[in-house]
Amino acid sequence: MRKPEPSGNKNNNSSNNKLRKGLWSPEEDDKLMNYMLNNGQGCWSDVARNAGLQRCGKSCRLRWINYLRPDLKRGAFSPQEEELIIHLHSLLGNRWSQIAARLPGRTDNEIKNFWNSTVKKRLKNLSSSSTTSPNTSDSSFELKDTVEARHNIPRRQENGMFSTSNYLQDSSPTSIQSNALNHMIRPFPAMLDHSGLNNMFGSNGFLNPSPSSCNMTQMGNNMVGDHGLFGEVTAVLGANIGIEGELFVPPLENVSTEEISYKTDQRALLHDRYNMQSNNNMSYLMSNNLNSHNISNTSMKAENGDHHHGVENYFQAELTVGEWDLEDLMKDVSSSFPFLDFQLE
DNA sequence: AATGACTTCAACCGCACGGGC
DNA sequence: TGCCCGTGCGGTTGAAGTCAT
Repeated sequence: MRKPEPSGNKNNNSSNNKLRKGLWSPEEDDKLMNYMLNNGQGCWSDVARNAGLQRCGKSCRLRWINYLRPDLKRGAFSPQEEELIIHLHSLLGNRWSQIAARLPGRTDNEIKNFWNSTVKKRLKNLSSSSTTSPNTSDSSFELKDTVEARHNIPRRQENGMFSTSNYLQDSSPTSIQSNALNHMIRPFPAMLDHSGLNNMFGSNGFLNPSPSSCNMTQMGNNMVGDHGLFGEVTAVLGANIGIEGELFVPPLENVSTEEISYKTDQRALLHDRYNMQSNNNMSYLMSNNLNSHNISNTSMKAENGDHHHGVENYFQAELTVGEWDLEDLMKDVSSSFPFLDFQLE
């Protein structure tokens, strides 16, 4: 958190044009919230100016997206969300915005922080416990009980590759990481026996648990597809992540046709909706209509066509993923992880 | 109670990208 | 074509909170 500017600067518009930095005051929040509710999102620098805020547009955008948005779900991550994050991270890497797009009400910043604090810490604990207890068959080993352990399969990177250093990114690959990975992949001892860690998690492969959709060219020659292990991986992951249909990953959808208004009374509606959802996250995630984003279903209509575009754009931006790699990846995933109900357009 | 270490998370920074001119 | 501007993203920072001693 940044130290707020001295409050004396706050309203001293005429004599001090310096933009404020640091924590937002409740007054600033009110100004931004009121402006956004009444005018919707436009050019952020205009928002900052017109709302009477001595902030840069970027800061306003961040504040709105990460804190003031009415559809934000506050509070701790549910185990289901945690599981989903870990799984998605194993697929997408540090693409926080894309992960966030699949976790309604959560922001990329929130997920990023969660990952960097909670999940990384657990992985570190995991690796340190592994150094003190080299016998991985030790019954005290708790990996099987941790959600991250269930999902830390090698993940594809932007270039379609993965490396061991992705799990603990704060340092170059070390024995710690190797130890952690050793734990993560314990379900596949045969794979290690035959190929070794480096071969399995080499720099030019993506572990695809489905033999049928396995692109051996892409995977490169370090993979061990000929050991019949993909089926085993599928079985293990299937058993741990859940049976088919248990885990639903919200699809990204373009809701550009929706008419949305954020008038105050409707905010309450949104809050109710999201409160309901947070009470039953899993059923929410499993809902076929994760078109809970489809807010038009709540009969919300824009009162002013000029006003709704900003919010609409926001939803559209949040929900739409047009990136070829992600779509390909998700298609790949949907075929490779049949127990995940990916619903891609 | 004091204090130092550790954790959390809001906010900033720099970069990349795309659109408009 | 190149420049400018707005936006979005991911990495990083650092104050506040919490925990351990």
